[in-house]
Amino acid sequence: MQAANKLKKQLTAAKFAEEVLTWQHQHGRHDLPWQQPATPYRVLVSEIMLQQTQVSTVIPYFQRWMQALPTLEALASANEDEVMALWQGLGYYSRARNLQKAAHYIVHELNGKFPEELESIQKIPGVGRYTAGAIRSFAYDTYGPIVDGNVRRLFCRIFGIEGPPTSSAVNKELWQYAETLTPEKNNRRFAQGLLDLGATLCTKRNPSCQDCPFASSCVAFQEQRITELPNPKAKKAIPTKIGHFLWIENLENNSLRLVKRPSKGIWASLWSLPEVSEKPLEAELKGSFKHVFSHYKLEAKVWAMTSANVEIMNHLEEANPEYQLPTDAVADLENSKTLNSLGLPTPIRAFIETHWQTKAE
DNA sequence: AACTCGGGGCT
DNA sequence: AGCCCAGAGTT
Repeated sequence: MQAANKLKKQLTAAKFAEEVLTWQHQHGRHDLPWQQPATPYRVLVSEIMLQQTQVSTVIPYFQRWMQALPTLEALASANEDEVMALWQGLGYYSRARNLQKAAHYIVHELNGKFPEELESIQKIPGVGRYTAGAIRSFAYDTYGPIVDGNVRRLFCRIFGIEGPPTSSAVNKELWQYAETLTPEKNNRRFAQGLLDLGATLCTKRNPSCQDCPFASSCVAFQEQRITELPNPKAKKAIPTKIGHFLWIENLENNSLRLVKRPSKGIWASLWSLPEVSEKPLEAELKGSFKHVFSHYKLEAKVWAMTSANVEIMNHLEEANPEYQLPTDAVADLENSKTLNSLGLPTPIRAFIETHWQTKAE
């Protein structure tokens, strides 16, 4: 293939793997929490958490998760609110829901037997091509090609791959390189080496090319095009949306109304202040906040509802029938334990904590 | 191929 | 303020 031909001019696949393995042994990361022990469950949880999330952010979440849900069976039988609470603050909450789906799938449909083949691993909910390869490599130490942001940057520079870095053409070429270069042995260390090279040496800015084992053959380094490879992404403007949330206090028992959001869409399956499509008629502004998502900015207004709560909630249910409004959808904020047992979006939680403190004084 | 999913860290 | 991060699922 094209990848193999380009490769031959520079270095063979065997030589490439040998360099990665040697470098990883001497300079790679060996103390990440999910490396010891690298069981399939621990690798699965860590890889899902690490999707689009930095290592330093994941570590405390991973530790807390393993403390609470140490096995696949524990996750499968856990309460969804507990799962979402453990995930709260990590973002991309469908990952948490998929992770529990994955546990259900393996425990109940695969008889608790974690799959071992690349194709069967990729059938796990939330597991794509990258994560399947990572599980093969890290959990079983078997052949499992990986292409993530680190590998993309590393390969685009070493082999001088041009084009939009996430386009299908570049993506296809990157996976061809990965399949060609991945060895049949020492896959755990090889995969870790690729990630470590990208994360600690071949960084986005100011890469340490003087310490790189591939400096002599790296297209980007030899041609001094480090800042041009991979090609920068085309940036797109993101829209701003207005959101309306309700602040409904029950003064009799000092509680605040929360609702569980739908299982699809933004903040799926998390608890939140009730959201409505338009500003309520009789309400005064309790406060506002802004929040930035990947694909839009949210300008949120929180409206205080002071009376006729029953009517308001009936109206809310009619307007948003997809919202669950069970009788337990009330958090008594005199007891912060109740709040901490539920998963709430970060800005919603921050707003509640701020305004509840103010009131208590 | 484009869009939808968060939130934090870093410059 | 902008960009990136051990991506996957949906349309």
